[in-house]
Amino acid sequence: MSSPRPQDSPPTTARGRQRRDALLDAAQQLFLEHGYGQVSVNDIVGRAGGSLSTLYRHFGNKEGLFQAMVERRSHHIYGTLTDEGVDELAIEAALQRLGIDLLVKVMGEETLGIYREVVAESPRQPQLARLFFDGGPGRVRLALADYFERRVQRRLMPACDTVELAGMFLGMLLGEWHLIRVLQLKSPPSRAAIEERVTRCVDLFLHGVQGLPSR
Amino acid sequence: MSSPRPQDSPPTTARGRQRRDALLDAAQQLFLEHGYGQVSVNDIVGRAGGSLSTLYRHFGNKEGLFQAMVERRSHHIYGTLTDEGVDELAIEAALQRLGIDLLVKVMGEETLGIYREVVAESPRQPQLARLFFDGGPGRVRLALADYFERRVQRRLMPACDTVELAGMFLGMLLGEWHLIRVLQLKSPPSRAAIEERVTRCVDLFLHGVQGLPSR
DNA sequence: ACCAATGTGTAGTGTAGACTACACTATCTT
DNA sequence: AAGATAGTGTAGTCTACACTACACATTGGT
Repeated sequence: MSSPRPQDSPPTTARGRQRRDALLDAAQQLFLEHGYGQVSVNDIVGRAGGSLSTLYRHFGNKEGLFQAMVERRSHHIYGTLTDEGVDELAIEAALQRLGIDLLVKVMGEETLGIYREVVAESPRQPQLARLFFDGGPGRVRLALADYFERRVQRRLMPACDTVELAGMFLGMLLGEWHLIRVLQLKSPPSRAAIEERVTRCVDLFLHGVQGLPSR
Repeated sequence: MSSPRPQDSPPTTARGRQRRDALLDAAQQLFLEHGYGQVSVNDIVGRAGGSLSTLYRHFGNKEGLFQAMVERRSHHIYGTLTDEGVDELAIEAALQRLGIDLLVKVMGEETLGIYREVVAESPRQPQLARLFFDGGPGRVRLALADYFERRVQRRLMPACDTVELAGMFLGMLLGEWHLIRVLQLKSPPSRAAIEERVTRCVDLFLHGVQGLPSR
C-alpha cells in the first residue's frame, strides 16, 4: 500500500524531484499567463507531461500546487536582492543600488503576475498571503530596516521607527508605477527611466521637497 | 419587438432605474464579499430580486455588470476627497488633511475589495483597469499634482514633475500598509494610528530623513 | 530478485454556472 | 385603448473542470 501523503513532503528519489519540478514549472507558466482560475489541472499536466495522479500525490489539490509555486518564486525573486558591502557606501549610493535592483525586479512580468494572482486568491487562501509577504515584500522591508538600524547605531541617522521608514521609502519608490504596471496601463519602463526615478526618489527621501533642485 | 440593447444605456423609467440599482447593489455586496469568480449571476438575481432576463437586458453579461459596479463605486469613493480651500492652508496642514482622508478611505473594506477584484480581473478586462484607475487613484494623483502645480506657480515650491511628485507622496503614504491590508495580514488601523503615520509622512516628504526629529 | 514506493493513462463522475428561450405581465405615453 | 417598452419566471442547454478509481509500469534499495 502506497503512503497516502495528503500534504506536500519533499520527494525522495531523483525522478520524483524531476516530476515535481516539471509540474511546478508548468503551473508557474500557465498560472502567471492566464490566471489561477482560468487554468485547469489538466492543462498543467498536459504541459508538464506525466499524469494527473502524480500531481495529486504531490500537492493534494490545486491550491496546494499554487502555494508551492508561489513560495518557490517569491523566494527566488526577492531572495536575490544583494546586500553585500552596502555599509561601506554613502547612503545615496546604497539606496540607489537597492532601488534600481528592486524596481527592475518588481516591474518584471513574472513578479507582477505573482502579485496579481496572490492578491486575487488571498481572500480564499490566507496562508498564501503570509507566504508571499514574508518571503517577498516583507523580507525586503526588513532588510532595508536593518540597514537603517545600523546607520542609527552609527549616529548617521536620527533614531526613528526604521521598519516604518523602510516601508515609506519602498512605497515612494513604487508609488504609482506599481499599480500602473499591475493594471497593464503602460509598457514597462526602460532601464534609464528606472534609474532617473530612483535618483529623484533618493533625493526626495534624503532632503525633502524643499531641498529639491529646480529643473 | 423590444430593442436589443446589447450594451448598457441608462434606463428611462423610474422603475427601470430602481431595478438597475438593486442589481448593482446586490452585485457590489456579493462581488466584494466573495469575489467575482465565486459569485454566480443567479446569486445576484436571488439577492436583488427581479429576474435574470432583466440583468442581461441591462448589462449584457456578467462582465458588463461588474464594470458598471466598479465604475459607480470608484467614483463614489474617490470623488468625495475634498479639495476646498486647500490653497489657503500651510502645506503641512493641506497634506495632512488630504493624507488622512485618503488613508481612511483606502483602508476601508469596500475600497480594498474593489482593488482586489480589479487587480484580479484586469488581465481579462483591460477596459476595467482604465475605468478604475482614471476614476480612482489616477484622479487623486492628478488633483494633488494640480495643487503642487499651483504652489510652483506661486514660487512656494521648486519646479519639478508635479505628477511624479504626487505619485511619490501618495506611494509613501500607503507604503506597506496598503499591501498588508489588501492581503488581510492585520486588522484595520485606528484613526489615531493613521494620523500619526500621516504626520510622519508629511514630515519626511517636506524635510527628508536628515530633517527628522530624533525620538 | 523482490517489494515497496512512485509514476502513468484512461476513463469516468458530479456539479456548477453562464447564457438562452419563451411565454407572460406591468407600466407609460399618446 | 393600443402599442411600445421594460420586467418576470421558469426551465433548459451546454460546457468546463476538480477530483477519483483503477489497473498497470517503472524504479531503486537491500
